Amino acid sequence: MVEKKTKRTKQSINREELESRILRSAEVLFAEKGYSGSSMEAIAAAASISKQNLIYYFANKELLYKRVLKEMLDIWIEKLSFLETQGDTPEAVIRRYVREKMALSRLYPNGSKVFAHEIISGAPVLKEYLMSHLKPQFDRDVVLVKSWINKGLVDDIDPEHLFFTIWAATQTYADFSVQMEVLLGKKRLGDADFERAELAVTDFVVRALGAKKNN
Amino acid sequence: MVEKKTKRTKQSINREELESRILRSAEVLFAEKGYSGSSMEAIAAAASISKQNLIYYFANKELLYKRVLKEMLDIWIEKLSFLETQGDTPEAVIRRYVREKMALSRLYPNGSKVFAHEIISGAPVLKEYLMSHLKPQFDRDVVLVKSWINKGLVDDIDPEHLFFTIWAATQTYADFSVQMEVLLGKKRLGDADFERAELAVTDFVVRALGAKKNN
DNA sequence: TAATTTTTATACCAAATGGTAAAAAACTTA
DNA sequence: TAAGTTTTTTACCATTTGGTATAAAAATTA
Repeated sequence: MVEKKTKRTKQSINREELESRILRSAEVLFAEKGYSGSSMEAIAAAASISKQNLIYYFANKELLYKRVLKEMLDIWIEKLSFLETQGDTPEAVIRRYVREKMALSRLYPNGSKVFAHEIISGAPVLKEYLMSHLKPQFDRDVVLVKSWINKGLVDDIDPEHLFFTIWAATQTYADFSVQMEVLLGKKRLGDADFERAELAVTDFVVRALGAKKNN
Repeated sequence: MVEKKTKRTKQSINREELESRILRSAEVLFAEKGYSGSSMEAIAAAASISKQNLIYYFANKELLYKRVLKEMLDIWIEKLSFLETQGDTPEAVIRRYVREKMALSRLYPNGSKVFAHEIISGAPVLKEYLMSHLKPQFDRDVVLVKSWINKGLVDDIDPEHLFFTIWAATQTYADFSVQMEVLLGKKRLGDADFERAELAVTDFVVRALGAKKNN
């Protein structure tokens, strides 16, 4: 029981492959039906395996749910901690921030929806994680915006609520996509819609900031 | 079987009272646990009646769910069809619109959450309603904003995405309140928070519009 | 007061669900 | 190829859940 190094055998490759297939299937179902509305059997069927085999990979539903959430959050934490990019103008930083956040809505609509369901439900699973991981980053980012204000680089806006607005305005393109499809009279939001959305939201935010063009 | 007019007897009064107590209880549970996560027994318990008695008032769960949704939407449709208030400056109209929408988040957080769950889940119940009721109003409001743009009253922004942003930025104070509580380090969002939020969001939008002060 | 209607409680049930137990099958490695 | 390990399948089960059937109790009306 020493050299148990995880060799990339045929099995372990399949395992990884199957695991992520399960996670993606679960993500879709949790997004559409919520936690309670997604049965293990349905998730298994979506991944084309038996329920018992699913349980072999993920011992119980809660574990599976937490994995789906954690996967999504890890991506977010990674992608959204770049407000610290020093040296750029506030406008450049904000534009990049909005672009990144919008890309997450486009690339991970299901993960975004699972996250939304979770938060709306009171974040029973994620509350701790938000406190320990998101809040520190949030506080830092707020300080940065405040420093912009103090230096006169942007107008005297409300930093906390600026972030709430940015998050909401970008997140909505994942969560409420169905509503938009109905209102825009489209079957699906396409790349063009997301580009227009990104442009619109970015401009709103930049204009709201009153960011000075000359750094 | 003729004079079956609904007299306001002691019973019918109780009936109304109990019905709305049930609806409020259901709303809370649907908001927190989603449709599948809310059992009829739990809803009954929350309303302090027996499950069988609940079923006497609402024959099945889907009906109850639809009633909760419809209640919320009727309020929205009513409150959010005032972009037509002619004669006011765009800024005044927008400020009032944002204020009203924000008030809905403050006054009906649970209904808002149930609505959000429903939309995120693909609006299986509400899709038709959105098409028949929300889209016409949306189209009218977009036309109004476009007329503002043509008259040079506001900058050349993207009307559709303007509304998406306003809705998202206001709705988020109901749906994602838990996240904000964590980030702001508060147990509960209070009136003061909502006032600050309303101010911030209104200003963002007005500044984004570039609304001319002089009509 | 008697008849009728409305409300509440008791008993019950079929289907679905999360999960266990155990063994067969497939794969890896010595 | 044989032993050991990992993966998959089959069988099963206790609990929960939405809902039915039925009748007792309470209120209203004739």
